[in-house]
Amino acid sequence: MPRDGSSLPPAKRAKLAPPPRRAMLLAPPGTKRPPAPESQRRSLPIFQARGPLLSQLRSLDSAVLIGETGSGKTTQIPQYLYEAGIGCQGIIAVTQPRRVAAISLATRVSEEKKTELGKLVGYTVRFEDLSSEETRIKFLTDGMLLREAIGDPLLRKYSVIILDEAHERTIHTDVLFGVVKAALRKRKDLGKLPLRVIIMSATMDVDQFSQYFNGAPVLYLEGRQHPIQIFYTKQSQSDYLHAALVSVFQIHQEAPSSQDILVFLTGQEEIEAMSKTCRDIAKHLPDGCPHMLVMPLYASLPYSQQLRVFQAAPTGCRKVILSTNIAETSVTIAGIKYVVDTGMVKAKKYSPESGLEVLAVQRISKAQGWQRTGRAGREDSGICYRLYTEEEFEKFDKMTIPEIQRCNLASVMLQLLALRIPNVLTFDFMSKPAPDAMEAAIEQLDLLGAVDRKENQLILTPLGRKMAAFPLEPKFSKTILLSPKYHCTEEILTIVSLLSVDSILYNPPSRRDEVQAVRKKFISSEGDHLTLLNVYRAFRNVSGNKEWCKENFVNNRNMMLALDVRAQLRDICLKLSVPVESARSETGNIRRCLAHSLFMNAAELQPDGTYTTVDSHQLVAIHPSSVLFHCKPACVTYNELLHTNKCYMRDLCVVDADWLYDAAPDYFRRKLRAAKN
DNA sequence: GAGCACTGC
Repeated sequence: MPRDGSSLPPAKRAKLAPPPRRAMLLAPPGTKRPPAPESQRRSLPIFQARGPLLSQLRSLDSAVLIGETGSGKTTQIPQYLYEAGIGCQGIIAVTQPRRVAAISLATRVSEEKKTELGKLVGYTVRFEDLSSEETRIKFLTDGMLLREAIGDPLLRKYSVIILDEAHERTIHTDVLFGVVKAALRKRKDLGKLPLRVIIMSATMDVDQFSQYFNGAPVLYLEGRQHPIQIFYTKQSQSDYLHAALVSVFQIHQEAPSSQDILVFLTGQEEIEAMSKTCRDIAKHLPDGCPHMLVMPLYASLPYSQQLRVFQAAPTGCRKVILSTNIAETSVTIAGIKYVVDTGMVKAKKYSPESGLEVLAVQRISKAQGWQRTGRAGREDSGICYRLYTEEEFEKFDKMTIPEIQRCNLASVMLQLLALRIPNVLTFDFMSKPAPDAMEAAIEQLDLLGAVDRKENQLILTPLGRKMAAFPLEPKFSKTILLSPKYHCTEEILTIVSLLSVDSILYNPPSRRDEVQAVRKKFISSEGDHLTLLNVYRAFRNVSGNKEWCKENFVNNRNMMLALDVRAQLRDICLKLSVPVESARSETGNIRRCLAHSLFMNAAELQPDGTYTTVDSHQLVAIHPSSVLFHCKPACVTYNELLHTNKCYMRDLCVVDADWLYDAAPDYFRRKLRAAKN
């Protein structure tokens, strides 16, 4: 990917910028939300609609509510319902795709109600439950409500369920659509406390929601909106990075320095390279040009550096924020006047032929384009440069493909089975996943011993039911549940926790030699799983702190998260009466146990020194980040395959071929037969 | 001898 750009003087580059073409868009207003007393609540645009809205909602059991961010719908509707006594026999639930949103909304609404957070108004997210018997308005993550549904598919404690940010189509929200729809019908049939469902969305593409909920009426809310000018390029851009650079410096030379720029790029590496180029160019700008403060923004950036984007730049200095799609939804930055949209995003793609997931740079959808554009007009009118032509934009997909159609469904299928859905393959999804993908997931659950077929019906085995209790991929729940047999539950809990957060190993490329020297003491010849275990044990032995993490190139943030996860998994073990023992130095037992969950991810060394997978005889290689990179064990298991230049195995464990066979004799007998034919 | 976007239970 070409990313030069420092060689030409910016003045010349600016002339390359495409002549703009105009279009108009109405955008949502700002995010500044000071604690609002009653008068401020009344000044929200939604207040005008309160009466008609309530009289409609009173008579409906489901409704779709469309309103831009900033219309106040998420904070006000639950209060209106509560104040009007709608749904007063139960709890009003409001789901959010993100934890921070659930927490901050609950905080805000409890302030508006002048009550202590966790009383009348509360929230429930993973690791944190600030709700009580008194709670009547509860904000939760969509994943959390789904988890509650496993315990009670009718969601009986809720009288109203509001699924907010429905347009984002997270996998959890998509499953909830079906769960909530079924609960609504069943509660009606059984004559129980009626359930009301409200779908809230920002897009205008509402037919799908309305149709799915049996023609639920659609209510529209106005927002406070600022106009945004949109400029498309005149010609198609083959090099979006170059085009972005040109646009940034053109804006920089023309616009007042108080107006900040937000650029959407695809990933960490690209953003870091572009940051450097921008800083280099900015050093050599002519006199009289404002200063430029270039700030990268992506999720793996340490929080302290992420926070910098919220600080105002000094007078005479412009902020240029180079961001991934984290700034589309998760992070909202005040004061952005210009958005530069490359039209590209890095996202997971599922290729049905190979059945594999690939992370690739690709075109955004129209909906994503509008979302990015909207980031320019949150407080005042704004300007958006789209680095593609209007004709190209017209060819973008209308919506981003819902997550549920793009990923492995093993966890989803296990959850649906735990919800006692009669036939999971015909579950009433709003957007059905490919039948192949669903069957592959069932096949995986079958291999793990989680499902059984009874009179042509799929049901969970007792093992499968226990597996569903863990917030994990099924293969990892299985290892935990099997670990008592090998007396290594403590160790398996640690390994699974470390694997279910982003890497705890910090590898700054510029300090590679130092990293290698320090890491030596943790390395296990048995593979990456046991190496991770060694790091964790060392951390615990010295009652690890931030300092220790820094010295040992361990990511403190991720380590802390892993500790939370571990505590949660341990709790679940205790509730399920799983005995928690330590294998101490018996690492062979740990690897045997891991083999029971990773047997379908096994590879064998070939006579020519390459590896092929046992499952599909695909050529694979050991990823250079593995501690086994320079080794050639005869047989390994791996956590995942990573498709880049080659097909790499990541997170490897040395195993005996016999152990694999013991873990799934039927599976390997089938493989053997297939090989013979 | 390579390189992981973003969430969430």
